[in-house]
Amino acid sequence: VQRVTRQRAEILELLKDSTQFLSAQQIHQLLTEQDHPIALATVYRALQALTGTGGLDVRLSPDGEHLYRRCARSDAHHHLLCRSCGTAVDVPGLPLEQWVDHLARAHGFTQVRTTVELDGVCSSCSLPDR
Amino acid sequence: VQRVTRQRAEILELLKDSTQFLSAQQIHQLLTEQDHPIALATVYRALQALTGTGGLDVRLSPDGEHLYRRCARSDAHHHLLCRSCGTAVDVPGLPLEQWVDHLARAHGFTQVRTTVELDGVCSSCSLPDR
DNA sequence: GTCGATGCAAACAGTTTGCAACCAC
DNA sequence: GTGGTTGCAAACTGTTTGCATCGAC
Repeated sequence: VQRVTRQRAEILELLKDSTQFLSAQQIHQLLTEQDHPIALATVYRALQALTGTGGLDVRLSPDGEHLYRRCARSDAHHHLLCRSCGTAVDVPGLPLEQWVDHLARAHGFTQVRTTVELDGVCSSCSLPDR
Repeated sequence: VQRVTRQRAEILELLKDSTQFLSAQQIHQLLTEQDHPIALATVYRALQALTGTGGLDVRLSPDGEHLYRRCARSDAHHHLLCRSCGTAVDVPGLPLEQWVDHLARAHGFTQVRTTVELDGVCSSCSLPDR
């Protein structure tokens, strides 16, 4: 039975307002700066707990850091994210699934899971900056 | 100008014979066991250098470890790998690319890169073991 | 009051780096 | 001989854990 503590509420609150994926360390730093003191270990433990039960998505940064984002959607979907500003857009993965099914069958694989990482430059970031 | 040293040759040799992705630490351990002494730091440095220039693929394990595999193919393709034995199968990604293009355009993204992770259970691993 | 959650510090795992010795070209 | 490469040890980063204290229910 999980408890709702000040710290967990603040983590969720912070993640709710973000379109980006954040690392445990970033979350810790942001909360601390906003006068919401929390121990780094608590952030790690909370993220772990919340990833299991409640709507948190995890992904890995290119150098192996775990990044978290609030994402309640439970159906198959993926993210398209901007290399420049980090904004993440949810995209449905339907045609993808057909392709995966086909592949899996062709190679005799079962219980196939799909993880797609799409990153590019979003329209606002690709504008000439002035 | 990169040099061909005993250590680098042995790393490539080891990777050539593997269908699986291996971590730096695994490579170090395997080489050491086979009486091919090498420093762990050298493995890391070599993998970094070889990923840049020559045919090495990198991917991240679920807990953020870097895994390497020899993979000369330079055209767009992805891997379908077995959760049980770790065997990786190369698969072409053509229909995928169309879907990605479509998405990118719809959301105003440019220069989109695609990373797909497909994992399941391969036919030999899904047989009842006896 | 109970049991999960927190804080702190110490411990870990994976990876990187400074530097002198080394060796491929 | 020159400059990239190695080995070793020390440093770093991200993450986990033990334990006493705290607080949500």
